[in-house]
Order: sequence, then C-alpha cells, then structure tokens
Amino acid sequence: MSTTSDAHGFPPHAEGPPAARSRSTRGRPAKSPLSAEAIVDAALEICREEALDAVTMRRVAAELDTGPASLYVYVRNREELLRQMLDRVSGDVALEEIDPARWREQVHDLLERWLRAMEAYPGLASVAVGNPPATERMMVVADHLLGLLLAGGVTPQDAAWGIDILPLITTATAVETDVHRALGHTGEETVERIQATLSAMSPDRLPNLLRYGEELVSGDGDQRFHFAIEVFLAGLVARGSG
Amino acid sequence: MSTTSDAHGFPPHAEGPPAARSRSTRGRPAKSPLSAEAIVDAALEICREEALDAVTMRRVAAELDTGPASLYVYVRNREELLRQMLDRVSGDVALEEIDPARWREQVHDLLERWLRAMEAYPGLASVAVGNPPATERMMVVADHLLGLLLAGGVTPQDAAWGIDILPLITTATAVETDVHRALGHTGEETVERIQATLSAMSPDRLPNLLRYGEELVSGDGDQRFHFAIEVFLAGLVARGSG
DNA sequence: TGTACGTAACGAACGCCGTTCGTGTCAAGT
DNA sequence: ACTTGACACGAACGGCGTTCGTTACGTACA
Repeated sequence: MSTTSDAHGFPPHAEGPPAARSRSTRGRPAKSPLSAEAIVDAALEICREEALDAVTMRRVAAELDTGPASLYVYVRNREELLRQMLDRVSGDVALEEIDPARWREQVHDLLERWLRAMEAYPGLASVAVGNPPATERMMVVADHLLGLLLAGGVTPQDAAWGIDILPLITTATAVETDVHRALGHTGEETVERIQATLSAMSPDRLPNLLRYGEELVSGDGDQRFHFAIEVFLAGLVARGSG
Repeated sequence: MSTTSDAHGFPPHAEGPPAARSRSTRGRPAKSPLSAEAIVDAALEICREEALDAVTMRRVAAELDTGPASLYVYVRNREELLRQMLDRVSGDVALEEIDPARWREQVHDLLERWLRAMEAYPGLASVAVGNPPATERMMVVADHLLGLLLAGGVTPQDAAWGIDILPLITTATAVETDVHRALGHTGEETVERIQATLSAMSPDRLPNLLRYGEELVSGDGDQRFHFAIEVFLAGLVARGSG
C-alpha cells in the first residue's frame, strides 16, 4: 500500500494516522514501512491467499522483509493480531440505513455481508468463535443489528440477547464454509471416515438420520444460513407477539 | 516407576472390534498398558484438570510413561485424538425416551446435558466448532435430537436443518463458557481492553448498545443458552404452523 | 526346539512455532 | 556535539506435532 514514494521523515508514532516510515535502514527497495496497519495488511493478505494457519508471526514478518521480533513493537502478540484482522474485516461490512418496513430482510442482508467478508479470509472466522466481539468495528456492526431488531419490534431484552446469537450463527457458518473448503484437500479422507463410521454401526441406532438422509444433505450453505436466521427471527417475533 | 519393559508386555491388536485387550486385566490403577482407549482416557484427564491446550502429544505420552512417538500407533494424529475425546464425551449424554407431549422440554434437557458434558472438559467444545459431528456417539445424539423435533411436529426438512443449528448453539455456548472461565486469568486485561475501546469511541456510534447496556449484560450463561434454544424452537414451530 | 517374522515401543531428530532479550542504529532534542 | 529514546532485528529459548530407524519381544512355523 502506498508508501514507496513517501518522503522521508518520521519514525512510527503510536498516535496519529499511521503514515510512512522512511528509514532506509537496510538496502530495502520498495517495501512497506512497518506499522500496525501494514502488519495487519500483510497478515490479511497471507490469510486471503492461504489460510489463517499460514499467518504466523514469522511468515508475516517475512512478508514485510523483517524478522518476527520486529512485529512485537506494534502488536502485543499473535492473538491480538488476529483480533485486529477480524476487526478490520468487520469494517468492510456496509451498514444500510434502517428501514423498519424491511427489517427482517435487512438483518439477512447485513449478516450475509458479514459472512461474505469473513469467508474471504479462510479461517479468520474461527477467531470470533466464543469470544466477545468487542473490537470497535464489530461493536458498530452489533449496534446496527440491535437497531434492526428493535426496529422490528423485538423487545429490548430479547433483542439484546438475540444479537449474541445471530452473529454466532453467522460465525459458525463461516467456519463451516472454511472447513468445507479445506475438505477439498482432505475431503476424501473425511468422507471415508464418516462412511466407515456409518457402516460400522448398527443401522437401527440412527433410525431418523437414515430415514431423512435426503433432507439432511439437501440445500447449500447459503440456504441453510438464511434458514437458520429466518427461524431465529421468526422465534423472536413469535415471542414478542405473545 | 520402572518405566521400561515390565508392564508393556502385550501387543495391542489393530484388528477386530475395539472391544477387548483380552490379556490386559484392564489395569487402571497402577499403570495402563497403552491402547487407543487408554490414550483417550489420559487425554481427557489432562483436559479436565487443565485445559485442551495442555493436551499435547508429549503431555499425554508422559502421562502414560512413554514417548510421543508411541501414541501414533493408536492415533493417526492429534486432530483425531481430539475427535475421539469429543466422541467419548458425547457418549455420556443420556437419551431419555421421547415423549411427544414434552418434546420441547426434552430438547432443552438433552442439549443442556450435552453442554454440561462438554463444559466438564475446558476447551474441548472448540473441537466441535464448524466441523461435522460425524463420530459415532455424536451421531446418535443428533439422531435423538432429530427424533425429538419430528415428534414435535416440525417438518422433516426443517428438522433436518434444525439439528445443525441446535448443536451449533450448544457448542458455541460451551466455548463461551470456556472463554469466560479463562477470563478468570486474563480477565482484567480483556475488560480493560474493551473499556479502552469503548472510551476511545465516539458514543454516538453505538447508540443502541449504550442505551440497552443493562439488558445486554443481564442474565447468566444458562439463561441465555435456554433463551437461544427456546427462540429457535419457537421459530420452528411458528414456521410449521404457517 | 530353533529361527524368522511382524509389530509395538520409543529415542532421537526435524522443522516448525510464539515470544523474549540484548544490542545495534539512527532521528530528534538539548 | 552529545544525550536520549525508540525502533529494528539477530539470536536464542522452550515447546510443539510428527517421522524415521532401531530395538525388543511374542508368535508362528519349520
């Protein structure tokens, strides 16, 4: 990003807009100048092209033509780097103005945009699993979602609890997408394992699963994702009207 | 302990039903004689007392008085070991006979039992996130859950898709429990971080979150868990009746 | 009985990882 | 010109999952 031509000047400050460093310390041709932003950029790039597993401190550092130790000036540890990556990506989620007449549709759209944003970075969604989405940009999305539920007439208490669950479904769906993608590599093994498990079991231990096998495997990820959201919203509405 | 030859006298078989190491006397007390089962036992024990992170191949091996290489005879890799741990734990979930009149209550109870089983092993729930619960004992639980939804009059298609979502909520709740537990150690840091994030933001970017702060933090994990399930079931019922 | 064989056990090592420490090196302030 | 302070970063630490090649032993067979 930028910076190749930046004028000379200042060492990374903790404050202010992270601009360029110039330090031609080592014969560095045209590389990015090390800043929290540049580090997150590099990490996201690696994640997008490979996967989250490939985002190691060493790999990120190598991408920036430096050693792993240098990153720790700008990033407390790997965990925080991953959080910042997720935060950044959440910032890409566009927020439509709330239209109470279309609130349900808007919830679907918002969560789908969030899903797509995460799916662009294989593995990143797993960072969001189970811990509070308490970074700045994620909170903005959560706030908007809360606004949508309130606009739909959901009671404040239900809405407040609901905005935990909807991102949860979204996140889990994204993780599932990641796994299914990874199955491209190890898929046969997994399928074999499952089939082996199945054929080793007495069929009458799974009467329902076997009977409705077709329904179980039907639909793609998107359909199932929107189904889950729709059911949850329907549940919220049903409660509110009671 | 005489770590070497004396106790390891018998060769495990790789073949046949995983039932018997016939000559083994199943020696739990003094020292277990290395088998897939013993390895999973040891791993679960470590997980229960510490956390999943502590379940490393080296640590498990040490617990069994051997080296890490020895485990690979019985377990393909760490991932498979974790899967087997989860499978084992899922086997502890009791399955009540289905009573159509109480199906909703039974769903709550079943999932809560599953939640408790996972919560007993910190971190283990994360193994289930995002990948198909396709081990034997997990499928049995899923089958039972499907039976419950069908007994409740949910359409087969909705039920089939629903049994993806309900375990998802359960699993995510368990992961959240783990994280909250871990916050006992790093909690202050996290809380500080969140508050720092909040105070660095313009308050009008989070109007709804700030307004309903009380509702957001109300309730404990159990209440929120059952709320999520209840809403989802209400949604399923609402769809079916429409 | 003697011997060959299959295989569990495992010591040692490989190549990663996240993170820390101490030192080099320069820009800015005085 | 000198001090100061912060960034850069080489090197290393301890740990990880996994593999390789060898050893040791129960068993089957000659």
